[in-house]
Amino acid sequence: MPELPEVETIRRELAAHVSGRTIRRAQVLDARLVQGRAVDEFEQRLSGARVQTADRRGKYLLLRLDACVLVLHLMMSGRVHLRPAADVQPHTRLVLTLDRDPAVHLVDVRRFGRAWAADAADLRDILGRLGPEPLGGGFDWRTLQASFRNRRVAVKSALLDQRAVAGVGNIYADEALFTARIHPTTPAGQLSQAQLQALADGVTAALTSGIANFGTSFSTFETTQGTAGENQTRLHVFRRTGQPCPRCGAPIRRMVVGQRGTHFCGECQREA
DNA sequence: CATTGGACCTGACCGC
DNA sequence: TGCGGTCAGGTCCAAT
Repeated sequence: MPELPEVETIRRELAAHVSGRTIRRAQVLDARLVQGRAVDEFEQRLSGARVQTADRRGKYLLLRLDACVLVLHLMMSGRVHLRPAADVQPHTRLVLTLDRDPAVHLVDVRRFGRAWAADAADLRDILGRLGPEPLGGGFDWRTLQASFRNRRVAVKSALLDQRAVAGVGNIYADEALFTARIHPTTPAGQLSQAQLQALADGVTAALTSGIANFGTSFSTFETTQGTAGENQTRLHVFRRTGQPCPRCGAPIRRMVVGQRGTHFCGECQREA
């Protein structure tokens, strides 16, 4: 599920509901979730801590506590739910019981999600290699140019590299390339300045739309309230194989790039 | 260094 | 109904 717009949607809901609350108890229900320290130490670090704010860096969710930062990465299937502490549903991996309901539940079917109770040094290790925040002002065609220089990989793969720009995943990479009219397998280092500018704009536009529509959900809910996002109705190409391109009407095609399903318009996005 | 392929997990869905 | 294969919004690591 979660790329930058989905994580940002969750962050906003968490900020509204848990800022200023105290974590009475942290229960890890799947030891594989916890990174960097023992499970009991992780739980102890969180228990009793007050939540200051909810932040985000790329696809990482950051709950800033008094003495450390709870870092969550939801990977493919992780979700954050706000519901009563006693209402623990299947596949729940972490429950943060606060000083009043609702509690924070991390639910993750595939168990790829990760969590850290991070100090400042841990935070540098975890976040240190991320590229610029795409909506944070430090991102433009020049940062893409610097990252893509001399790279022969498909631009789709280069966009998914979090060192280039933080937070873009499979949905928004396809959408950004469509908006920029760039074929997904174009070697990253071969893009013209005009193409890099269009791509930077496409990334920004796709992510901004995703946030405005509360994220993209397929078949299953993802906001903390259990409601679906709305962005899936606004997508131009992603998972629209065979349906008409909104720009020219040609059928959207699907191919595999870097082992990821990739959707594009063969007419609007010509091979170089 | 850059790039590729596999691994990590579970569940849904499709065709036979 | 059961079985096998494919697919899924991400990242890391080993091999080349």
